[in-house]
Amino acid sequence: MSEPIRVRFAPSPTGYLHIGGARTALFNWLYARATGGTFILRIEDTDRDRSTDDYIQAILEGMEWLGLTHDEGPYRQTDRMDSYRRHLDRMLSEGKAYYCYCTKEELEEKRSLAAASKQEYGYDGTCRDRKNPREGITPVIRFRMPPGLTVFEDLIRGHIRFENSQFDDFIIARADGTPVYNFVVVVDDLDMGITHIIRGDDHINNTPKQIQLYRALGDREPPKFAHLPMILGSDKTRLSKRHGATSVMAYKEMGYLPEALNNYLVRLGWSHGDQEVFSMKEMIEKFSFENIGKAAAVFNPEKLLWLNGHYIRNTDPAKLAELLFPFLEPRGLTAGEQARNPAWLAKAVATLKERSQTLVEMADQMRYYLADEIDFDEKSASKFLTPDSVPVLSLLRERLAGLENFSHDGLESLFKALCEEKGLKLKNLAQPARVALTGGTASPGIYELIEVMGKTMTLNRLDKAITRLG
RNA sequence: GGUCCCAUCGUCUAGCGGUUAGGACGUGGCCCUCUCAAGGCUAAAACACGGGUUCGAUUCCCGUUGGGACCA
Repeated sequence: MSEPIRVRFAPSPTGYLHIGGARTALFNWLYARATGGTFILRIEDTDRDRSTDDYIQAILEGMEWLGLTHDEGPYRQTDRMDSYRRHLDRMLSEGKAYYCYCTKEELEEKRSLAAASKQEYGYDGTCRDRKNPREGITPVIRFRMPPGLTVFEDLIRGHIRFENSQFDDFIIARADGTPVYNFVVVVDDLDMGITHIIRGDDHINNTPKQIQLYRALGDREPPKFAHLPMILGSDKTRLSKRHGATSVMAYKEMGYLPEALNNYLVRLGWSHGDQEVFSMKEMIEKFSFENIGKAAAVFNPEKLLWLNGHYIRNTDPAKLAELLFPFLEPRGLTAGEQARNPAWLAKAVATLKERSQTLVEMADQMRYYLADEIDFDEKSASKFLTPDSVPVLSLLRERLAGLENFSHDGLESLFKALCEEKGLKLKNLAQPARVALTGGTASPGIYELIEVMGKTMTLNRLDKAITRLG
């Protein structure tokens, strides 16, 4: 076959790992895993003012949480200045780049002149063939843009062509010697042997410049490009904080599972027939560029929430219990013995996972299993904890006190028998009991609820409710 | 402003010349039911517009409109 595939994810550490970055990372990762290729992480930290080590840490953390493991790196651009310098020197000596001594003021003047006569402004090539330096000016380095057309075959969009004349001899290194983004990227991709560049389509317009640089620098063909559609907010503008949480780790904190986020993200732009749910393994197996759409996608939090609920329902209770624990702590629910008993916790989780869309929701519901005191929901209490419910609850309390086997089936027969005896409908017994036990009207089935709660707490709660009614 | 990209239900999408335009989220209704969920069934909901090409266009081509991105 052909050469081994090498892809990269190249975030700049000027912020947390966000939704858009995560999807780009995911697609790169999928392609690497699907082809047995190498997934490289590269930190684009040349913007020293805005880049921080904390953000690098945050990005690493986000990717780890999502399970997007890299095979090489993280490389840092700030460690690679020597290579940039070398390539710059070589281009200079080969005449592919040249020093430009035009001052900011001169350029500015030409620009405003052009603007005044409504002309397009592009660098006019004043220094293109300059032989001698100008005194007292530190030059920038410009790329000698060849004439003609730059054409490439995007793996997602097909043929894309640009007229080179629209790009002037753009600057590749500033007067202070620092290389410019488009140059650095190309050197990196070249040095790292990147074969496929999978990135957001906001980079399409950078591509022709990069291809030209690649040709000037490299002795091999430029990589293949695949430009992913953007992710937009609900108002169809670029996704930002205004649209809600955009940081990947914020989703972790809101009780989302990484599988759910990955699944949601992969379906933003990619599809496989009618299938909505994909395990990571399936994504890898089924991934291909042909099935990636071209149109930008709007981020839809509701669908992500649904998927998260789906994954919670389908995750093993013991595993969920483990994931849930950190959410219990800040709620002050981990003091008792039960919270620290994995078997019990798993049982409780099993009763809750059908009705929780996030771990946060689940943790909130755990309150009635774990808290010493429960608060009564005003409406629920006034509807079901009425004076006429006192005899019913008292009777229930009495019977439960005499029951030894607090199992689902045992409880069911007890409730059924009690209803029959008193001519009660089950709901007239279960609802008051539910409010007494949980404080509200929504909970797991009454038998599972009581089974998990256990005898002591159940009787306690009933007592309190009865006392409360006087 | 220039260049590039894009366009199927509100949203994510299937569709790759002939379909009652399919699925999913969300929304409404019904069923199940001790509550809430989950689940099942069901309803409403889309091919931006105008020209071509073709026996036939959602699908191919060209415009228009609209959106987005990059550069200035």
